[in-house]
Amino acid sequence: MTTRRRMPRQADIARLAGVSQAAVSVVLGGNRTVRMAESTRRRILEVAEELGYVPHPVATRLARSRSNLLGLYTFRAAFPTDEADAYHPILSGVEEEAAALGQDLILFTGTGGPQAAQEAAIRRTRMADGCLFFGRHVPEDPVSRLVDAGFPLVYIGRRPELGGRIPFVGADYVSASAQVLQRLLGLGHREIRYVREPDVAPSSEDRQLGVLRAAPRTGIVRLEGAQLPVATVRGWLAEGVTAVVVEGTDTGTAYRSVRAALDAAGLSTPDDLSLAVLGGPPGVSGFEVPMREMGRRAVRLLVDLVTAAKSTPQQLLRCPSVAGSQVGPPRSG
Amino acid sequence: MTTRRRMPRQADIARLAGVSQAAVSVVLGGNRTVRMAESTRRRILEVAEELGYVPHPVATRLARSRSNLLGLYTFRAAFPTDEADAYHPILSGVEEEAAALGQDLILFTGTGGPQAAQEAAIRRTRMADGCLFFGRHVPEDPVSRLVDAGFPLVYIGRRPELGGRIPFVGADYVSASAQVLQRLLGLGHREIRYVREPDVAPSSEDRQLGVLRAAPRTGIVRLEGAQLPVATVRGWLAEGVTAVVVEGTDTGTAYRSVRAALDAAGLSTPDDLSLAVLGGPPGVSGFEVPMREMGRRAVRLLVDLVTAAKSTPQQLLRCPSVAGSQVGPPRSG
DNA sequence: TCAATGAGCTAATACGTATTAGTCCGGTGT
DNA sequence: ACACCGGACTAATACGTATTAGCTCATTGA
Repeated sequence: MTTRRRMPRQADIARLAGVSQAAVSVVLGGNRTVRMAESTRRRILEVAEELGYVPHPVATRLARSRSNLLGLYTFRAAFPTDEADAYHPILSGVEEEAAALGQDLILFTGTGGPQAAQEAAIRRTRMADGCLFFGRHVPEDPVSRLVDAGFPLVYIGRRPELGGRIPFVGADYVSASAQVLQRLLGLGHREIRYVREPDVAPSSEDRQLGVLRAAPRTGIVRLEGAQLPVATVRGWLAEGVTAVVVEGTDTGTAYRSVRAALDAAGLSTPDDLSLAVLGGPPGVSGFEVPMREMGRRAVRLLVDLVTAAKSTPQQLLRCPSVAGSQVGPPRSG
Repeated sequence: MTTRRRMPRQADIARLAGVSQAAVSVVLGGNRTVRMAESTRRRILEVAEELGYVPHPVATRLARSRSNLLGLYTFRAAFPTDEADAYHPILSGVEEEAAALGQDLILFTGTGGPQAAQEAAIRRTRMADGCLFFGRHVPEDPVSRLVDAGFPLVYIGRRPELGGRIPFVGADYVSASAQVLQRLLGLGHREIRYVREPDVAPSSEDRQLGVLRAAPRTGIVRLEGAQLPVATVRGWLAEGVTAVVVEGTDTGTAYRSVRAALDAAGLSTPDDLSLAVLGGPPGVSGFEVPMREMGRRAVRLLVDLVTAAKSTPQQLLRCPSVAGSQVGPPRSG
């Protein structure tokens, strides 16, 4: 094996070209404010080429306080074992936009592990110029530390925590949900139920808010566990319910459990009941979450923050509505 | 917005604790070779805690020449738009093992782009302690530069290029393929065909080698385009062929085209013909490529290289064989 | 002839941490 | 009284690059 040679540095070039290290830095760094004779510039470039010089990214980063490295903190595996990964499109968008903006990505590992490992990973975050966060929770303590220190970070998903100081790119679930309900009302539905997941997260609250804003009389059904009892579905029919709206999440549990219960009750959509999902799989009636676009926008926002340190912006993206085939006029309508 | 405060550094702690920066480094770095009074140590730790000190990873890296950062160079998007990603298990294994070994990952973007962008990304590779490469091609020039400089890198997949100087973790396609053919011979098959993809890559050659080693009389069929003519399949029957072996790749094109042709010819497996895939989707007769394990092993090897700079090791992993249901005794056997 | 100018370059320093070779000091042994 | 030792710490330097202030020298203008 070839002996492990040291990579050449600017000082090596300087020696061979008979100039100072600073001169090398100026020329190779493309610094136009310092004037250099064309001959010197060429000599330096030649020697650099000859030695196969490549700037040491870490040193550059230390000197410049900029590395074109964005962190990615996922609170779980970025490449989960489970093939079907609902968040994949977000990451795909992140990667795409990062490439377009000339940024590389640091994937912090251990973000899905025990508390201590998570916090350690959050600290390492500072290795990058800024960091994308990505998950339902906000570990307030370490994150507020970062925010306080002015470290650029962007959450994917709306984050009201820390007094609204967290920059984020989220989806406008309120409007999108309201729109779905308006459509149902427009079709003549009056007795409607909204089935939501049991846990509390901004995204859940936003949907419910939108639902009630458009149709205040909607009955809220909170799922307990992964199963929806068939009795509940039968009850709906008895109460004259004609449409059901379901919270869509990454796992899609709510949607699946409702579908299962409907099937078990022998009901078909949209004939017996209209069914809409708030942020569901593509093609299903309701609306889609613009995941890919969220990823892209988050990267753009983060780069903005890194370069300009603007005041904390918080963006909500429109969710395109999906007609689908599971929504129709009410039965007795 | 909070004004952007500077993060505290060791010098700040030193001032407040009335010691030198070196003392702070010693205590916080857990350096046990330099003795420190217990009282001093505690004072430093207290001040550090109070200021919320977090070591600056870039500076640490520069000083230590070690950052616990591994590069990941994919020659394509790491999060491809296409949901069905055959390489996903490899990346999953990489992430898992990296987490276990306390390594973060740098995803170099633009690796799927134009030549120039690719080479630039290869250069940036040096930002990490070492780098995983991952793809069918080897851009010899930039890669040999890295190898020559002693930069630790590991390819995923066997790489005979550069005079065998590239460390890699591959799969032992030769043995696995031979084993599949032996099984067929054992069942009584004598007239066998091997359908391979048109391009040349070590992984293709290895399979063919294994096939011919076990059953030298096997006929080689090289796919042209994505379709296998039904006539070819009919021809096999006429020639007394009883088993077909297909090269399995990430895209699975060969397998699908053979299946399509068999279906079109109205043939069923294994009644009319036995069908084995060399590295196919899970459950199909033939063998599986231990993708996840390859990812894990590659990380381990890379970390070994980073820490010890051993001589270039090249590992081949066993491919577990899969019985499946598409292989049986020959029809007239 | 001398100050002013500007081109072309370098010395010095910063970035934040790790490490090595000491220094200083009080105690011990003779 | 002096060498010696070990404990506790620090000064200095390295890591590799970027930046800024300032130096030198030749040319220009009066």
